[in-house]
Amino acid sequence: MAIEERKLKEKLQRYNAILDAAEKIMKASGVYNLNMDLVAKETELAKGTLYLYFKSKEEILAALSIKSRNLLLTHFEKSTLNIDNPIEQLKAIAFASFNFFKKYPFYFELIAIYEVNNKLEETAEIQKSINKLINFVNGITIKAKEKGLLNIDLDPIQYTFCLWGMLIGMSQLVKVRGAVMEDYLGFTEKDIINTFMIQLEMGMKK
Amino acid sequence: MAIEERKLKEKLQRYNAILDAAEKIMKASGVYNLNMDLVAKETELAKGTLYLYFKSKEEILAALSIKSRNLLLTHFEKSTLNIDNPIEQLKAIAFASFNFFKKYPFYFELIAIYEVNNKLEETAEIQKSINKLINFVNGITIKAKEKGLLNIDLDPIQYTFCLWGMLIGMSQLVKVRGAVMEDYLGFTEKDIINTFMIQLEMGMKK
Amino acid sequence: MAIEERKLKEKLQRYNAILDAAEKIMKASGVYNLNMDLVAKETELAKGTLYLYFKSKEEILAALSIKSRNLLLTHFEKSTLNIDNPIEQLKAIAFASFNFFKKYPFYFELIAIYEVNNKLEETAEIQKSINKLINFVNGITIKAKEKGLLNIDLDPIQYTFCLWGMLIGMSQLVKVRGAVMEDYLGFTEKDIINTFMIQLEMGMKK
Amino acid sequence: MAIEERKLKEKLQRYNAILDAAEKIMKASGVYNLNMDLVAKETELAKGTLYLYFKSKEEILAALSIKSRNLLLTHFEKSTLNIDNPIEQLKAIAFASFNFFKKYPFYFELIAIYEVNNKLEETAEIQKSINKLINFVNGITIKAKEKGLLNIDLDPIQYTFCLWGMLIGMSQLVKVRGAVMEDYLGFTEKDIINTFMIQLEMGMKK
DNA sequence: CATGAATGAGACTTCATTCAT
DNA sequence: TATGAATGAAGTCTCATTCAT
Repeated sequence: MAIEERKLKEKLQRYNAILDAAEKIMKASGVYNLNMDLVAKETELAKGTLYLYFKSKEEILAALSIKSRNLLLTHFEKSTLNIDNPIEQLKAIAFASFNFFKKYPFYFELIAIYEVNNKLEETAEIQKSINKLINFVNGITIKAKEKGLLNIDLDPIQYTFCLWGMLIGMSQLVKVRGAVMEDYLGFTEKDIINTFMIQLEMGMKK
Repeated sequence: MAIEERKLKEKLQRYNAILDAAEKIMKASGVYNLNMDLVAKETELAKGTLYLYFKSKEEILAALSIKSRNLLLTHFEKSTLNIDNPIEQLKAIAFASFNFFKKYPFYFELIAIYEVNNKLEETAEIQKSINKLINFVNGITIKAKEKGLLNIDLDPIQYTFCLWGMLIGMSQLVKVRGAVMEDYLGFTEKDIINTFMIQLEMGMKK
Repeated sequence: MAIEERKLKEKLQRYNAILDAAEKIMKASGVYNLNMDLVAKETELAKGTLYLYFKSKEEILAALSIKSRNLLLTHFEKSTLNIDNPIEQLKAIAFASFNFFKKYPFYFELIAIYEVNNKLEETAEIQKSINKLINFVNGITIKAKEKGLLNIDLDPIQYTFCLWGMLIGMSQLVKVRGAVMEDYLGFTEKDIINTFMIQLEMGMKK
Repeated sequence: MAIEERKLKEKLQRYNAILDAAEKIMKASGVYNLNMDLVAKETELAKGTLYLYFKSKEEILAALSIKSRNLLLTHFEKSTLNIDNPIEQLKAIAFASFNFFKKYPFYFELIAIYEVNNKLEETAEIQKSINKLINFVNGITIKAKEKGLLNIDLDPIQYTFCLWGMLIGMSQLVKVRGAVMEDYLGFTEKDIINTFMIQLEMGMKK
């Protein structure tokens, strides 16, 4: 079955090549400027071939969005690795978010787009990737609760969602209004993130 | 000058008719599906006529977005009217946001779109409407600080922006994930808003 | 009848104001960018009013074109005033053309457009203004012939037309290719005009 | 590779079909009335398909303009083939121009449009086609100079440009004023061309 | 006479998707 | 599987001219 294996491998390579191309294009010209002609040119595949690997343009977006979330998850994991205190872990996650979104604005867009634009259909797979993120964070929140470190009035799963919502919101704020804040209001991205972190810590602690 | 007056009035009516039509269309098929043909059909005006009132499609969006922000501002104002304590006022504003966005999801989208999509140009007028909102909230935050009610580590203007970011983020969360939460996780929008409010209050207080 | 007189005068003033406005606009943004909205704004008249003075946009163009030709005619007249020899007069006319077109590129365009674009209808009045020019030149050509100064094989009226054709062609050449000639070929507008004049003189003399 | 070959051939055929259609349309309704809807209808292709072959409407115009110039060049070449004397060759070229422009008034328009309308961008390829024409003529002018047949005061390259300018101007004249001359002035196109040729010969000879 | 709001036919271009080979 | 030519609906915007007041 070596032949089949090789074929499978080749298929996977193509699949990834398409994703890479789409990513490269979007990084260069923005998420909204992706189009299938560009992907075809970049991959040196025929346009029709793209549709053998992805049912639609939207599916490419979805795949990249999932990839982004998985990447974010690994960042979350790394950031909490050497920390014991769940509260500190949650704070580390918040920091990791901001760093991630600052470092990879493009991945942020791909994650946020599904939190915003309800024109895009959320498939089961996207849901799954979201859930993985939420579950990871929620595991920590639950631990915090169990250890009595979390404000007693906060329900873990609900708080986890709050955290996610706040992080997305704050990241957008920094992204869209960051320049204005620095230019006209005299404080930096770091400052506002710091301010947010203070209120976050105060808000979650017992 | 009765004639001139009447003409002016008629012009304003047309202007509003166009906005109303655009609003109706977007409510029905989403903010991203607005197009000038539809507006023309809905208003029963010629396409060219639309361009006498708005220089571009984007200008229609901008006008509605400003309208939305102004409306939100009046909700903020009303919600704080009979409250003395600035902290309670800030909480009232948070509640007002959620209510507003629940009641007018469409207006929320029109506000949020400029906080998200950096393809849309922000004109001076849009900026102004944003500033009006921010300034209103900031006035209260400052008062809270002056009265020693705000956490001493929080800078008022920075905290105001944080609040705005969190509110937008939480509103999106509720909007996009509300159904999932209710269907699969066993808590309601109200619950999560409540959870958020708890952490908010704890986070901002001294 | 003082009232009627004044009204007539006012009408003429409006008529000229429209032409002036059109001229100003075209000078600023090119012959092809004239549009009635711009003219209305510049004259501070209503768009409908323009149509009381000119049947169409094309008629404005025609009027200005006639004006241009009349102006060119006066330049021809002046240039020949103090010259006796008809041959020298014809040369003076050629020089006057180049100078005029260099000084008023806009008027040149308005004249040339009717020599080129057969989409534009030539009214009787335009014809008349052309004829005035041709006749003026032709008068000189005839004199040259009578005095035995013109090449015997050249028919005056035919030669006059040739002259007109060559002058328009050479002016266009200088206008369109002038920059290229100076930048890449090492000779100036003056040079090529000079070369043309040499061949012109040799070609017409006995 | 027969398949690839055939495909290439078909592509070329489509390309030419589009050009032919554009040509037909322009012949019928004028150069300025070309539009993509008409081309689509005439070729029985979808509008989008046209854009697979030409990036824009202007590119169709450019392609036809180049084609016209190349065709004119072959006429120049043929017309000089059996002539030794460079002066006679230049005269032959002038005649060839008039014949060509009489025979293909449409091609003339496509050439002249770039000599007149500075709204159209001249691409490198258009420049090249112009240069080919100029160079061909200039080669002969130089030869004439070398053989001492050209008026000693005329610089070859400058004279070549003059010739081009005069020919375009005269062709326009004949085209636009031809009818008038025949109807009211009692001489024919041939007559005036003849007159021009006389002055041309006299003007260039030593 | 004057107004200026309204018209609506165009015009160009883009792009996700299909399908015959 | 792979190709890539073809599709055609969709979309934004312009502007000369008209006409009711």
